[in-house]
Amino acid sequence: MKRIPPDDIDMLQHKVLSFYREHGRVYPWRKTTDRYAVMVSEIMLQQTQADRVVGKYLAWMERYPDPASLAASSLKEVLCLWSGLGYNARGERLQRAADIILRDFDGQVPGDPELLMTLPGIGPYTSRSIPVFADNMDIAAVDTNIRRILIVELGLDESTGPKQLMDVARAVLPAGRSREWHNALMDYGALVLTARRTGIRPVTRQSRFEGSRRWYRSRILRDLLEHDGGMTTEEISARYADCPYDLDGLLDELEKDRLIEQEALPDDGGVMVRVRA
DNA sequence: CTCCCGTCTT
DNA sequence: AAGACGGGAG
Repeated sequence: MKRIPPDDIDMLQHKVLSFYREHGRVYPWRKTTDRYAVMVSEIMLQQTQADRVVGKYLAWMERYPDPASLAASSLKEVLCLWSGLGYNARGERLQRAADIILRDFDGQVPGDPELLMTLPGIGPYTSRSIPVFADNMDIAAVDTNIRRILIVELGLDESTGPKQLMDVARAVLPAGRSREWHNALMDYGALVLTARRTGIRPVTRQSRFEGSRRWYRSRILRDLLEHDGGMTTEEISARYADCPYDLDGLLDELEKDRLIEQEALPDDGGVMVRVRA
């Protein structure tokens, strides 16, 4: 791995932490050390601008203050509260995670990244960011912001892989200040070294939304959330006659994502589609 | 148009 | 390794 000169580390730490003291953003999830609350915020923040999460997060924590209340809820209500955040499967996975936490972890969100990784919706980044922000654990978590900062400030190649980035991130982490450091990096990346300003492209990108598959998916799901009894595939087909994609295949995908269920009606009455019970 | 405190599936 | 996945702000 590439060696980082100690002076460069000092410089970076000072620059980022100074900026944070001066211009750091204030968010509700930064005021708590409750692991469940941090988990909720981290899942919501995946691929989602922080400012757009605030209201949803507050409403969510009001309705689901702990894993037990979340696990006991209907999926429909979960998705209604999630609506507007995007990537609806995240909401379903979060509820499924709450279920597992209740069953296997005595209702307490685990603090070990290895255990967190086993929960649905929690991957390499989030499994580390939760202990970082909730427990101030001295480990590195690399998201798109932090990746960009390391590349720009330390002169790394843009093709640097996730493993090497982790090594570098660990090398520049100020011991004992993990939470502050990661918050500072987030803000420095979001407010100073933006993607636009640096020209560093994120690892993952997405295609145009309007008229896309996921655009129709989201509209269908929203319709189903409004129709308590569900809708038949007939009704859906009629409503989305303009959809260029195969609606049945689209519904199958929604079902695979555990968001909806399809039931064949008796006497060849078609297929009823509804939000999964 | 790009991108956002990524994860899951194939 | 590549593609799918929401929705809105900049």
